[in-house]
Amino acid sequence: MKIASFNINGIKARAEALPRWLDHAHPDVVVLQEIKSQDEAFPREMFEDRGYNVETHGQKGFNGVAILSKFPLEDVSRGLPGDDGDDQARWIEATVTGKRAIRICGMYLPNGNPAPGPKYDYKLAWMARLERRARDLLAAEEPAVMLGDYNIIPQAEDAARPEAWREDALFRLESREAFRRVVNLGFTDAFRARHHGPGHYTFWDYQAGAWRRNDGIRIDHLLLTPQAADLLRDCQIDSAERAGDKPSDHVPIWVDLDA
DNA sequence: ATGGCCTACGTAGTAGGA
Repeated sequence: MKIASFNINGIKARAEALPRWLDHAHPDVVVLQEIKSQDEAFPREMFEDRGYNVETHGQKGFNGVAILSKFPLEDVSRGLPGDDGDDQARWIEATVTGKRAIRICGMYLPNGNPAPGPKYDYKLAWMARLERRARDLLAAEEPAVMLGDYNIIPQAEDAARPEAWREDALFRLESREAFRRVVNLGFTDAFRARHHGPGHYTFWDYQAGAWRRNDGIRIDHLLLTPQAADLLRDCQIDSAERAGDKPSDHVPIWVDLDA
């Protein structure tokens, strides 16, 4: 089962690039971030015509997440628990069943800039809620994948120019500590289980020729529970998508699970 | 050459992103 994450930076703007990638990569399950669309305006038919079931959690103008799946999407849940006053559309869950049932948790973690400040406080509070959800997923002792745009650069080797990000909300010590608190509960960073060393990125800024100069950062991640990690066969970043026509500033990242 | 973006909303110029 091929499970992917892709921050598309606007579903309307990606009406050509996203189907092109789907037809090339043939993922079974995709979590999308930054659909920047309300549920009613989401072009479901584009995906249903390709055999995907579609569940969205959108809002007007920005944010918004969705799940596409060739398997039925069961027990769908929208919103990260822990704050009923949070109306930002950043979290969606569902269960898909191939050979095994897999809980899919798709996220668009807050950016948090400028830091410090209220947006950074929101990011850290959101990550505290994420940790609580992560603990519950581990306690279930079932295969689960938390994947999406984490807006976290885990280590210096995950940025081409780490010194440029030192005080940024994506790389500040508190951000990395919060991410490691989640990972260290017992999750596997799927990409780092398969690849070592610097030079692996999932985001390149539109500005300043960042793609041409390979000035990237690795901020899209798939964290696996132990039961999911046991099924891991492969993990890859589809970086070639960044060179296509009208690309997102992020590229897809995926795992292949024996499920 | 030390360069300089993209999207939604809405129809001009902000807000937000990373």
